[in-house]
Amino acid sequence: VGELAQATGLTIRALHHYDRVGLLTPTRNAGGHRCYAGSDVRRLHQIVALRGFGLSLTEIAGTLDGTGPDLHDLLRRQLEQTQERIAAGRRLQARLLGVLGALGPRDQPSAQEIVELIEEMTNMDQAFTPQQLEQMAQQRREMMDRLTPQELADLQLRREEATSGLSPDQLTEMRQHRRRLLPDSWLPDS
Amino acid sequence: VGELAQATGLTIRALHHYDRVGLLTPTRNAGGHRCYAGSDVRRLHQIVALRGFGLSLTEIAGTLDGTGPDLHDLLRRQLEQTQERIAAGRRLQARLLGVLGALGPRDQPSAQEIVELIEEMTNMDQAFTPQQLEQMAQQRREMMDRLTPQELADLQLRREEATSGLSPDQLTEMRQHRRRLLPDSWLPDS
DNA sequence: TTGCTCCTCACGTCACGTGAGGTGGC
DNA sequence: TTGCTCCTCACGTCACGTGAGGTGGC
Repeated sequence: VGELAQATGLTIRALHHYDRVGLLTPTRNAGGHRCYAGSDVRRLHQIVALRGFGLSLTEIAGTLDGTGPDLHDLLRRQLEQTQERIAAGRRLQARLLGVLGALGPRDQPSAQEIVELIEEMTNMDQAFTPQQLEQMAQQRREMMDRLTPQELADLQLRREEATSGLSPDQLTEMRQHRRRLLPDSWLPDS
Repeated sequence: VGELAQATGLTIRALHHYDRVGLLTPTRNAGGHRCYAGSDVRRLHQIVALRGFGLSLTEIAGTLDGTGPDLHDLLRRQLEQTQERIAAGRRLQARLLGVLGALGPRDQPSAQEIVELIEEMTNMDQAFTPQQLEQMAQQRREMMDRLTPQELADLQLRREEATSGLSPDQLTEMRQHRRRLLPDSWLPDS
């Protein structure tokens, strides 16, 4: 019965799905329950293995039935797609570290301000221009000058809260990214 | 009209979709056509920017309308998910390089053989055991000994075909991976 | 009249998740 | 009778893609 097949880490619903799409059709007993024979279990293991390599259910069916395209080609395409996804993920990661890093030193920027920052980053999709950096630095200096000691302590507290959810690796990456994005004059300030 | 909005790189259908889900509802003219005012275009730019940061349409709507959760938190979660996806992609890439690398020296393995290899890799999800390595080496030696010079030339040709679709970087990574996976005795053979 | 863009349904995608409602053997 | 597992519909997910069939202004 399907409960034992669930030992493979799949849900019953997944097995129903494989049955419906014709990927794995076990026999039925008198009560209509699915009975997975040894050959079914072996096929299921192959399905799980191929699925773990990123193949779609259609590709898996074609491979196991010998009707699909060459598995070797399939795997090479998978490799290409995976590398593209990794690259895209890294670009997104860099942009996210960019905003989060730029957000760090400011006090509670409103969503509206963050959206504007993201818009600017998207529009020029480069680092900041010197003029913008100077403007940001100027605003920041003015803000810091106007803060009372109490407000400074609050800001430090909030900054710690903002980074407490991050792993050490994330923090390191964020700092490295900020270092690349911003000139040295910004770094030893805080 | 929507044609100008298509200058943002979106399809007309996407704008229809944003309209239907209430993310961006332009005014209509007498003929029922959508008319995007300046404010609509600005909002659309913000939508595109936030979408580029991995936010869902629901999250974008909540952010722009000020009703959603904190954008700062959203971006941190995005960062975590992105890093997880990158890590998962790298693991998949490593496994793909593993099979493709192991497949290299063999002549046209059938899909069935590749499936078995993938199954083994999945089952133990480690490198090969010494016994398996010895067995594979034995089979390989026997096979090479039985080949005629003509067959050897064919094999070399097929091997070149198999790798011709790969970039230099992919080849380098593949070789490095094979070096880590297999003992030295396998390397200078070919 | 001929093109062109625009419109509205409405189904399809991918691999299932999630109830809703019912059945057979302990 | 009470639980338990099993079953079959059938809709929902996410961001649109893709025809099908019709309309208004040049």
